[in-house]
Amino acid sequence: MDDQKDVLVRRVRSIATISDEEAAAIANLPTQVVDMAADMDIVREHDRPSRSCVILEGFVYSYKITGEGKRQIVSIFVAGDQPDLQSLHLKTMDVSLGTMTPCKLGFIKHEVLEDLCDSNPRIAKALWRATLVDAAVAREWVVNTGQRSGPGRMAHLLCELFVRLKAVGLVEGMSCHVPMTQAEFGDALGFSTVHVNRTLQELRGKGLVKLAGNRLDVLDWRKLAEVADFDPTYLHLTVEIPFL
Amino acid sequence: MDDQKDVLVRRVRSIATISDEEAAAIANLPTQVVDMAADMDIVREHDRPSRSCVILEGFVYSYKITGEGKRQIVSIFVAGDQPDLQSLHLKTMDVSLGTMTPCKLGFIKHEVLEDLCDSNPRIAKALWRATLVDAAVAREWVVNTGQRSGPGRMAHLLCELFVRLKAVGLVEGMSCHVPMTQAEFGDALGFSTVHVNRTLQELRGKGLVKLAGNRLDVLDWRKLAEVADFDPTYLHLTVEIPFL
DNA sequence: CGAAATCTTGAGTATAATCAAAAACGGTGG
DNA sequence: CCACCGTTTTTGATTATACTCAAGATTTCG
Repeated sequence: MDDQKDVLVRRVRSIATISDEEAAAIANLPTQVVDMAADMDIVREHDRPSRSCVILEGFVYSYKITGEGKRQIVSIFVAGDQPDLQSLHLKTMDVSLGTMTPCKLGFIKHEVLEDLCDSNPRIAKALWRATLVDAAVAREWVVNTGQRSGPGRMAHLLCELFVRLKAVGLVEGMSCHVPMTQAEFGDALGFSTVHVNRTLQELRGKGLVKLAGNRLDVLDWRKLAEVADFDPTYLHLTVEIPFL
Repeated sequence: MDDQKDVLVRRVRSIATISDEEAAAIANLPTQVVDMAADMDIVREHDRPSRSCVILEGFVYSYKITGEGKRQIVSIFVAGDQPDLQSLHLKTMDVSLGTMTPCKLGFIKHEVLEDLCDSNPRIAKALWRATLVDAAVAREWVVNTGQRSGPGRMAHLLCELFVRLKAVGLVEGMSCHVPMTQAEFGDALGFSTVHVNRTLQELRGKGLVKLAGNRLDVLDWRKLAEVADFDPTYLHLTVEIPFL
């Protein structure tokens, strides 16, 4: 059980400074651990959930379907993230949440989280901070989608994923597991699948990354970050990332 | 003084339920009221402000400049909004904040806000909630920029502004003051100025809106909302909007 | 009234979408 | 281990959307 929650504590610690006791309080919350298959909805837009989840293993994304049936992936969540923590205070979901891969999720009741926040203002702040970081990421996605060129957009998303995975210990060397199809990249970036493919070829051709078989290898971080116009400030990390 | 803060209380009440005492506590916070000219920066990316502001009058936007010198407007803020409330817990600004019009701003020290939150968990929740609504808006902007067609994107932004202004009492009839140039609309939507112009002509041509001289008239809300694919859930309003 | 800003128009170009089909890959069962 | 199926990736050709550049009209404000 503690092993599983490690990743939550690691994530909270990557964006906030908390004591060992506070970490323990978080790790010891009563949690229902659930395994889910890939491509399942965890919650849907307009639902009113009474609990939030922590990702213990796997990849999750939030998305919306527009009136014309197009899907926009709004955020990508990795181990340690709490993709619907917002529902603690915004009772109605404004996005849907789906699993990208098979996942192990820990569900925590809102009442439990509320009690924890009331009794420990420092933890409340850390959780608030976590939702603020999610907001900052969403803002950066607006910039990405609105202003950056094709290759820049793609590169920026790769940089972000790479740094966030590094922050929770999911990068080995300069390589990590990224289980996204090109169609999913497209829905995250506002690209067609075809355009994702061609953009990736461009990044590959320049020797910046290798992306195949769900594995991302960063071959030239410096140049990739330059193409991406990547400034990690918006991730508000409190841990050092060596290559940054 | 109380008159000026009314708008903050009205805004908090538009997205959260608070008692009269709590409203009074918010309205009575020590605040430094400052008048600013249009087109000035309030804070800049990478700054570490020690206070947050409330907009008492005027329009404010947050923005980032990319490496290629393009500006993306990330959010638009109106009277009652607290555009940099996030800086209470995310010490380094990840966006810049500028005035779109001459503004009257109320600055509140972070220590004051922190004390208020510590002593009154319900107010803390209301403020947390306010930042969560900002996040929800940013997510919707990702959807807008990523998936919607030109006219849809434009229409969606107009719908959002109209509803948010209505929620704080700044709509008379079906008309409101929207002091944005077409260039600013472009930077908010990821459009060129020329494209904003042509898209607006299309919406005008269909008899949906009139937008001239900083005044927005909604001529056919139903059709506008349909073109926009507008679902106000993401604004998480706790007040009724008549035409919705 | 005049200067500056903003809006509008036109023409040409670039980026990215769409459509369609072929190649490669991954997992499964025989 | 290999043949097969569905998924994913890749390619090509065409089309559409939106950008750029440039100039003219209009509005705003001092």
